[in-house]
Amino acid sequence: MKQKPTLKVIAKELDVSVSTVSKALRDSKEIGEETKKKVKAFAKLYNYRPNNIALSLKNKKTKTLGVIIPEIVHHFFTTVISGIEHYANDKGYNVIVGLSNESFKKEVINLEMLANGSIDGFIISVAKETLSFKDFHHFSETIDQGIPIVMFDRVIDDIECDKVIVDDVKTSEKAVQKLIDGGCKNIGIISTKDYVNVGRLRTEGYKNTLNANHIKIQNSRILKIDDKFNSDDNLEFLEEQIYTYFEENEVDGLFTVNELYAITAMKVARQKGLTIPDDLQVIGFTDGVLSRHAFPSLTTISQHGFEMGEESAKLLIDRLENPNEEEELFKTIVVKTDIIDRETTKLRNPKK
Amino acid sequence: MKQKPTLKVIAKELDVSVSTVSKALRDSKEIGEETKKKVKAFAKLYNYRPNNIALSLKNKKTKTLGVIIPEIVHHFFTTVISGIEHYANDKGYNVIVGLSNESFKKEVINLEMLANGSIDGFIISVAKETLSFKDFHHFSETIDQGIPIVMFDRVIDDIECDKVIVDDVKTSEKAVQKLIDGGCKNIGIISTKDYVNVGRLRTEGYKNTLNANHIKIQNSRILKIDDKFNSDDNLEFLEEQIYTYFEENEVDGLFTVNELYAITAMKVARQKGLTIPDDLQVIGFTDGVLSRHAFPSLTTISQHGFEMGEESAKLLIDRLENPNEEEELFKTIVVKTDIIDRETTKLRNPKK
DNA sequence: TTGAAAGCGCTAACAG
DNA sequence: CTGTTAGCGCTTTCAA
Repeated sequence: MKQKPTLKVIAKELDVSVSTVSKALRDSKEIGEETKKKVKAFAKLYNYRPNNIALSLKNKKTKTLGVIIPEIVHHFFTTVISGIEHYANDKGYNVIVGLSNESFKKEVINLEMLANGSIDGFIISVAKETLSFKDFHHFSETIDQGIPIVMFDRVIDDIECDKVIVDDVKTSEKAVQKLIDGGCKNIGIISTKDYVNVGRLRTEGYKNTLNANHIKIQNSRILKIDDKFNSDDNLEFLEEQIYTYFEENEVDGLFTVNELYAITAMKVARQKGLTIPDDLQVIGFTDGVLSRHAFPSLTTISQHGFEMGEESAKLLIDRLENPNEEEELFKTIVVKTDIIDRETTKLRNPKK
Repeated sequence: MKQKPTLKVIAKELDVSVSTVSKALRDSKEIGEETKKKVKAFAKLYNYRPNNIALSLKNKKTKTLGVIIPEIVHHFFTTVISGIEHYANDKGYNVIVGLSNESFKKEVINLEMLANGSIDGFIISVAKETLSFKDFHHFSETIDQGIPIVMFDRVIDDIECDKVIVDDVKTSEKAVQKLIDGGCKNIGIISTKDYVNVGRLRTEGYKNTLNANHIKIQNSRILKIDDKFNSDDNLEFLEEQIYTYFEENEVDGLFTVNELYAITAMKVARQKGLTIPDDLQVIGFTDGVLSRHAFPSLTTISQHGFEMGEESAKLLIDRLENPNEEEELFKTIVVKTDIIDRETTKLRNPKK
């Protein structure tokens, strides 16, 4: 077992001082060519690499970002992580991932664990439980300690920090309008409880569009799914709620707040004998693997998670590397969305 | 902005020495009750938390694990990460994630970036490119430096380290046998090129079972998908290869090495007018979201990724915390698999 | 051109 | 019971 060499051993080996070695390796002009060459050769031979931890301690920065997300077995979040990694690695940063599992407590623990010097800044999408508790002290305290936070997707209006979002309202308006234009008369929405900001905003877009088209809003057509926190058997629970919804509503167009709700609704609808898209057209927010491979394939809204990740990392790293500049001027970046047209909105016999 | 307090400032504030503070906080019996109380109160008030980096430097361990995987937008890998996080957090470890994107070079860079003190050990699933190059020097060098590695799923026989795998051969045998028992006469397999060990082993299982059942192996029925590395438009390329396969083969049972191949094959088969499962039964290795929500839902083999993650983390942490014990006795843990019965193997009119 | 010394934040052996 | 000192690996004045 070959121990990693340190400056100290190189110095001793070459019979020079530690600081000489350090300077030689950083090509300081204080050091003579001869010595430089000698030191560098030796370092290469023994494959010297400076110890990151020592550097971190010295420089008071770790060159690593902490990413805290609710879940990782989730297409959207993984694309975001990819984007973060991509940008961060490019800039020489590492990323530590922490999972909150939608739990407030785990979110706090993760934050505290990493805020003790392990990372330079956070990229966070807030846990549902935190949103419902409305307890955000851990975020403000972290920021207060001088550790910057970037929030994406599930953000908190009251916390002053950089944010990366999509225009949930406008995007939903586009989607619902598309259903109307496709000939749907009775359009429903499957959303989340209102404390999840994206759910609330998407529902708002839905209502706006109905209003704009002079269609009366029927509250029974707005289903707000009640998620259990930290529970794995949400799926059946979800199906039940949607089943009941279809019992009580006759819709020919459905907008959902994520692809899972859409896919599940399609399954339930099929059980009830509806044909998609002829009897029921569907659009889901958030493009993932499910949508592309579903049958029929699902029309969705792409949030461009990879880009959101890149933008988040960029915001954070910019702030870390230019601490004085633009202080207190927090940015909110709105990433554009696209409707990805697939089969669930492709009528074989267009009504118009 | 409240700066994080250090031992030093607490010491100065309370007019005692740094080591007194340090000891008081760790409840050393060397320190008088009075002082302890005073120090602790002060520390709580100012929300003192020891600096992780300083501790890491001192202790020569970081309490963080480096996980390097080919891809993160991938159900199996994310379940594994969940499992790793779960076990690691429980033991007070953090997790840094690095992505190789199936690229040899990125894998090496990631390894080197983290091996300079940032992490205590690695959990790795090897990139396809690395497997095809057969260049494993980065792994052996890392191990040589005293940094333990645990490999999972895509492991390398020649590297001596702890491993977590499933019994690919036996499991595939079970799956193919199930197809035979279900009445399939012409069974094909869609696998990967042989340098991907799991692909090779699963193909081996396929062949074994045909042999055991005295069915002649037809090479044309063995499709070995040619993945492009680092390419996002693999999907079309995949469809093409499968399309050609179906042109040249008439199969009524199909075993695939992952769920994407299965789903894609189902799509192509449908285009060719085949009904599933009546004309074609399908089983895919690796259970993910796609399988559950596909139509018809796909019978798969669950590798229990979460468990694999937990086991990997356990192996690694055990080795880190008991460095002398059981030295050089590397373990290979075989995680059990299950066939998850769904619709693609459920004949409406069983042939037998 | 090189080296000694201090310091990043913390712990621990040793002295007082 | 408390403080001094040294050291983890590195950089960076400042002095030689």
